[in-house]
Amino acid sequence: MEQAFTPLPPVPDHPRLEEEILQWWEDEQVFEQLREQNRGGPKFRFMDGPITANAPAGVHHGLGRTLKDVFQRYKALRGHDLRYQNGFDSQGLHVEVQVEKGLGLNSKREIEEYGIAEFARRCREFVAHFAGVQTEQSKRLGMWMDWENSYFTFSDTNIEYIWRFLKNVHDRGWLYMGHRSTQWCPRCGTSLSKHEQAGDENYEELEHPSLFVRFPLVERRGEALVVWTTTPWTLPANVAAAVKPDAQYGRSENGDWVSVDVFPDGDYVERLRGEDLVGLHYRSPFEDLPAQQGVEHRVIPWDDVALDEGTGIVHIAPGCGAEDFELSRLHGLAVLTPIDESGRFLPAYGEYEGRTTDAIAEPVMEWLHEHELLVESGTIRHRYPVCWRCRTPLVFRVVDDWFISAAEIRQQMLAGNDEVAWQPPQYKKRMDDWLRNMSDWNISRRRYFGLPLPFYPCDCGRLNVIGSRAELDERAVSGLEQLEELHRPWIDAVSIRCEECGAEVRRIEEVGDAWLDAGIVHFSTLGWENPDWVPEGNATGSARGLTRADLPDHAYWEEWFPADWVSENRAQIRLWFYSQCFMAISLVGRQPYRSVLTYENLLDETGREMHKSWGNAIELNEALDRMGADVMRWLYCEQNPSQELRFGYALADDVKRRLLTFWNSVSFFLTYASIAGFDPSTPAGELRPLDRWLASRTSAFVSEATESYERYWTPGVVDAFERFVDDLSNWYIRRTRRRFWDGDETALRVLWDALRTSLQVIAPVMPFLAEHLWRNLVSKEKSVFLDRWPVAGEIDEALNAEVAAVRQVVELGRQARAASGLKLRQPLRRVVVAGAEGAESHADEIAEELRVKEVEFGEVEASELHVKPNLPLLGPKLGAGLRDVRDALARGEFDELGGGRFRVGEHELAPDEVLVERTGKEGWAVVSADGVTVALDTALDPELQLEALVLDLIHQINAMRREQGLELTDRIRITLPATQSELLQHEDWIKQETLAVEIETDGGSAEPRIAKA
RNA sequence: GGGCGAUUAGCUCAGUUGGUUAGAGCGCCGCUCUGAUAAGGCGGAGGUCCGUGGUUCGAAUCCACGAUCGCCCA
Repeated sequence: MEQAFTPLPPVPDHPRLEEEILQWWEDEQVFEQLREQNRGGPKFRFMDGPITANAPAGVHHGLGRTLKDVFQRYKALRGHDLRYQNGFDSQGLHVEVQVEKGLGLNSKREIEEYGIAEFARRCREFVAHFAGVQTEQSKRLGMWMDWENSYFTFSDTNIEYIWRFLKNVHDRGWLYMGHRSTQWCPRCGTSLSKHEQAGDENYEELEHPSLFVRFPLVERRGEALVVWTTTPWTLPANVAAAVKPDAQYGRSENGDWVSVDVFPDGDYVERLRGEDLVGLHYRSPFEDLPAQQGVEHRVIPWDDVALDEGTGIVHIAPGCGAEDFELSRLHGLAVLTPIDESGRFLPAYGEYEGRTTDAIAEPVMEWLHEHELLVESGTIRHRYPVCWRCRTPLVFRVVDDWFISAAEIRQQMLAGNDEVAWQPPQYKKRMDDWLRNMSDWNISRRRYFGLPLPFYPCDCGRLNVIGSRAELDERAVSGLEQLEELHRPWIDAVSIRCEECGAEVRRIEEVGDAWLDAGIVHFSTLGWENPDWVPEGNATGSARGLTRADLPDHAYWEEWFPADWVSENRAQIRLWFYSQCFMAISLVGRQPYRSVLTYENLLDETGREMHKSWGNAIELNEALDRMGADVMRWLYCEQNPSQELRFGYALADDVKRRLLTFWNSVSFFLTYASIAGFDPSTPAGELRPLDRWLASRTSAFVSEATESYERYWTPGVVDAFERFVDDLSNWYIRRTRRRFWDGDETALRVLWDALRTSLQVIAPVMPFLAEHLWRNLVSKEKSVFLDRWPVAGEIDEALNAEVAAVRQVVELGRQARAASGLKLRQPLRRVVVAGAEGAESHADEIAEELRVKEVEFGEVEASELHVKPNLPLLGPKLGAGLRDVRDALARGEFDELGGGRFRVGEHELAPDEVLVERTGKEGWAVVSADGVTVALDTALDPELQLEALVLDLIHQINAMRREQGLELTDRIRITLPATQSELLQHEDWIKQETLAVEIETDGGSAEPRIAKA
């Protein structure tokens, strides 16, 4: 025997036992042992989507990290070989913005004054710090990863692989510089791509001015178009006014033109169609500004002019709006770009120069007012886009940006997605939608600490794209000597020779979209096309000293690509899922993953978003301390991932209560195994039906849980476990209690097997509690995670059905007792059961559960007979005739033919075609459901009444034992009042149930007394 | 405007291929067991399964239309 069993405390202290298990895992190198054990096993290829190392992980990260860990642990238990590489997203805007905040810097100018080199160093330190914090948090949550070998997206290796990708797309002609109207953050000084900016959370309800402005017409003196705008700062860049060609416009007596559809009640002296206004010229309010010189202002047609707001005439400033910019291409309009990177007006805008877009709203209005061009002004609240990182309201700017064309790859990406198994399945369509609608990928950002785009445009027209560090070294003219790593400012100092004309050229200043960094990791971490394995080959550049991750060779990539599984939040569809597919399909024409688990966001327990300012946010560390990792994991796993997940302490208490049932089951076992000196290595004796049932029920649980794990469906695992625990605790253990009191080795053995198996199956979800109980139950030395996944044994369906029938009979019997007011402590003479044939071999159990002397199976003779059609059988057989049969049966219009057969009209119904229930028997309590009838004989006689008194006494004495704090094994003496002497007819029974060695009567007291023997 | 999803008890949610009286947990009320006891069990109240039509012998489930909410896109 490996160990002695010792009882458990009444409730688990989750955080404490988790700390102990973490320590034990570390001391025993359990994770390392597991990896060693599975080395060479079938591979499970998981690719970790990098977590942004810019803050401590939150409880929402806990969800994703838990799901990743659950399935990695499951696959490892099944003997799979895994890589366990964690990833950190470590450069780009989301890092820069936090560092900028921390340094108290407020603009790009201030960053440049601070020094880009020093800024880059601070960014790297910042990432190193939070990568450390997140690592510790993840460990505490129970996540098993190869923490020493995490990948960092800011490594030179990662950057080089992206360079290679960029060169590849350039060679295919997909790379171009575009002039685009793009959403621009004036604070960050950079444009934002659509996939960064998409999402409701990136809009805020803001108040802006609302102006109605006159554009006086040139060809029609004294008349003017009236336009509406909420962005007065765009008026100095106005070049056109758009009307809807087929809409009606009307002129008021004062000469103002507006849409008749928008203002149907207007008093119009003249009406024209929009197309009749097209081509007219007007005087733009700010046409005297230097920037406006030579610009022709005219009316253009536009079908999309809105007629539900504004005036039906739209002011067009192609440099300040996406649609405006498109129209400028269509109609050859001038494009005026009034603001610089930080949103300040350029010199050609006269008095507005140097001022922000907000700051000129007031002067613009004043100017319009003075010149009688302002018809009306007010304010409007509307949803307006804000920067996803710093919440600054965005503006539109026309800028040069770098793009990768999506045209050629779209179909391939759609075809690739077609092969992927999405869980939940509907997200596959979401991905399809995104791919069908995606525009070209805007990859450039005007920032500092990010992927340096390796683009060296030459005046000769040639765009030089560098594809690797080696190529850079080869073509560099100068600056190599100070190139510490592939980041600004060092990379900016390197100039190369143009491959076309030989001129010295410099890199553009832009850095890359962070999703390039994350999308490339299927290549950069697995050594794609790398000839030789490079030890610590991913610990390069900024990542040096933070990881020891190797750069494997190409053979390794062949083995580990593509991923079998990836899992991230639903929002990643337009982000990481997108970028990794784009890059993998570009480079190798293959989908980078075979299956996906995606999940919704996390809310507080009342269904509100968590916000620090609302006071309902929960810190990950606080949750770990207060509820414990297993309880958190349970909360994450029990809920449907396609719905927003609720998280909070009240929900956690509920989980704790449910886990306690399982804890109590183990605790119960340990108590009696300890008393009995049970040795699990002794083979089980002859199994009773209930023992066989538990084995069969356990097998069913293994099979259900395995099926759910295989389809990445944690709610199914949790549900299967909770149903199993209910059966285990509330049927097997309760029904078998007496055998444990007697130290029955077979019962102990059977229960031990079931507990052991269920611990393994649930271990991926709650690793700490499972390990803790496993160490108490199975082995102090060998972890539950080092054991093999249990094979589901035979499932005895017939036996399971029998026990289900028994439980139904018992349930109905209890209802009958409740209905007749006969408590369970009152024994009864007889119960008659009809319609539950499967339960017949379990008559003893039914008798015990219902405390009746005799269980009889057969017809219940009752005054009322209810016959119902068995629909699944009769439906197809009778078709439309079913309705009549059903109604007739309900009215009692049928003849009983004997042998369970009935005649209804011309139909003769076989026994299996009907469900028969009986009620209302005199002197009996009868309850029916689902064709099963249980009739309880409610007649009492002196013998039964005496037995009830004995049971009351036993109950009373056992309560006294507890009150007096006696041990389970203590023997007692009982002194009964003389009035209860008749109970001594059952002296042996009482002794047995109360562990009494002696019972005496004495007239001196009114109540029984006990004393330790 | 297009797409995806949701709508079931006071709350949070299950509900397999259509089938008998639509379930669970929590909460509430009552009862009960007690050698798992800081637990456990049973019963009750509480449902126009979002609405309207349709298919069907039979619809929470399938179809159509509509409503509301969420998400994605335009």
